[in-house]
Amino acid sequence: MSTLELSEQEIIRRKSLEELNKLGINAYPAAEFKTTHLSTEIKQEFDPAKDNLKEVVIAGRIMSRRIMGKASFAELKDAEGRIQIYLNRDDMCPGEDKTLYNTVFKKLLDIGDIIGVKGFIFQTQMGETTLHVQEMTILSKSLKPLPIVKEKDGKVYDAFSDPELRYRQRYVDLIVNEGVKDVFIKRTKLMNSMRQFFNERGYLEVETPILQSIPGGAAARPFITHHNALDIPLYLRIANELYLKRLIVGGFDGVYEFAKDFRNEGMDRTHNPEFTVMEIYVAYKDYKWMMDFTEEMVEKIALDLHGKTDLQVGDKTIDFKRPFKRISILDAIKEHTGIDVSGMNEEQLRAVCGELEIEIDDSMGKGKLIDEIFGEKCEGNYIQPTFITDYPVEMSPLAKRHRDNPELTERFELMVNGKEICNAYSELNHPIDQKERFEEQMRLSEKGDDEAMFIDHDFVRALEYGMPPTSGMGIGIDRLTMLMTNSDSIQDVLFFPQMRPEKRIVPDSDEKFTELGIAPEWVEVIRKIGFSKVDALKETKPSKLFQDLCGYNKKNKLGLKNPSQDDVAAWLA
RNA sequence: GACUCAGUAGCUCAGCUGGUAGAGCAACGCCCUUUUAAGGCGUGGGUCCAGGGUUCGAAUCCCUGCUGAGUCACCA
Repeated sequence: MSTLELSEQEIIRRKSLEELNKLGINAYPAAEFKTTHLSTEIKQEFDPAKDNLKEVVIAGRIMSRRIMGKASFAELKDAEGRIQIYLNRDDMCPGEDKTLYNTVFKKLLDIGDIIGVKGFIFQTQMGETTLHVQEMTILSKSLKPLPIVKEKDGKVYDAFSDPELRYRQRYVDLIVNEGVKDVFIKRTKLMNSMRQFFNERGYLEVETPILQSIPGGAAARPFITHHNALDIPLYLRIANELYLKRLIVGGFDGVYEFAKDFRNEGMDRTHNPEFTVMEIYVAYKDYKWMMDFTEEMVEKIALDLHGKTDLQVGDKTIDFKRPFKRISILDAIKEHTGIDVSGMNEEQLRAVCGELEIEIDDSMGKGKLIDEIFGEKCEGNYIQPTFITDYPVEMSPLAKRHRDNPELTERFELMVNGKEICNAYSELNHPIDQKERFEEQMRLSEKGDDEAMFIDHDFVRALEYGMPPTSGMGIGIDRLTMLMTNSDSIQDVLFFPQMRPEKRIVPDSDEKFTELGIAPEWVEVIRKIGFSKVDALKETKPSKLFQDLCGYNKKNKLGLKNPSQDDVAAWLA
């Protein structure tokens, strides 16, 4: 590794690592390091009046250092939080040899290094619970400097805030930015809360195929891949709905799955190409039952995560206390536009869209038009949790027709903060109706609606054997997590949101450069001025390269003997 | 896919109508035994995202590209 490519601080840290080696200290020891406490446990258990906690071992990452001659303070961060440690030269090094403190701690350790310490707990004059170090072990040396984030009275200074760096190097984000970890802990708690809710009721967590030969259950552009042995195309699933319903046909009364789904569509604040959905199907229930069930579940999640139901989300307070408001989509449209669209035909709906200045196109049928009106004029108004019910049949090919109106379906979506987070039906179990609805989707697809669905004949066959009346519900885990953690971007609730890959140029070896006749001392300079590849170098003009090399030599006072212009021309020949 | 904004030291950011790059933190050296955004004195550190153009001269102006963010389009 060429040192010219490393920053000054990285070079210094590599030298410190060598120095540790010379002192016989392995900066990456193999042995288990047994700790007795976590930082939070110490803060809870320590009682200055009792003067307890005399033998404590903790491990963590050095986050700050305040060196004051023969004594120092540092902050260690472990999995649970931060705790201050106090290092005193003569306590750490009782004998003549003060190397461990003077050299190892003060000179060779850095912010970011992981150490283990043993000592006793005390309280400083400032009232800070602190571990007084008697023994110190290096557990891992950090070779790259961490961003330094400081904080006083809740105000954060020099936050590590570049979103690109935060998402690409999430590990750094997690180390230095307080609160990031908590979002992800809440995400897991949310899923555990749901699991518990389902398991208590006897529903079975299952796994269904991610690689599917027909990407069914939703309408979206899939990612496509290829299976070599079978020599067939396969798709990453866009939904798991049809597989879960096959299991209901097979005789399970309640099945659920936390599913990673994949859609090959645009990315924005609420869309990532891979995302997580929880879907649950329960036999002998209808969508009204499912509304009660969903309500109870969402309320429980809020309580499990926050101990209360009213949460601050952005500048709004959202209350997840049941019951949630329920309104049919047609009533919602009436409420927000004053227009009653029930019973209207396609032509009349088009006229309404014109009146409301909603953009539409020829491929849209009745259902889609109603959906557009709702999306444009109503959706954003539902801040508090609201069930929107009874969607038109055209936009719900997997939902059962409404018991009172065959134009509508028994379907609901849960709207919170103006966004859909959940979608549920009384599932269509009439095999002939289902087949016809799929065929209708095909016609829409031929009409140009690229959201229409593929037909899954095996699924229809399963329905032909008979599926009990069933209600199903799907809920977007990422979006629910956003609500429950007050995050305004999906990227903040995914550890590793999708990014364009970094370009990594592998530099050519020294030999490839010296083979051209270039003197070894100039190779690093050539790299530094931007040529890591011999091929790129050969493209450049000798005169420009000559000037750049001499200029760099002079500017950086390298003191190298400049090559002649002829030398440079010979290298590139 | 369209538009807008951004990219300067390890991090956060200044840098005016073009004139050889600045601060704080971090780093390095020295001082300091209960500090906490520790403090004091001193020092080093930059292909100013990349490539072209205009100019005597470009971090700065123009064009192209790369990366990211935002808005829209798309999105059961």
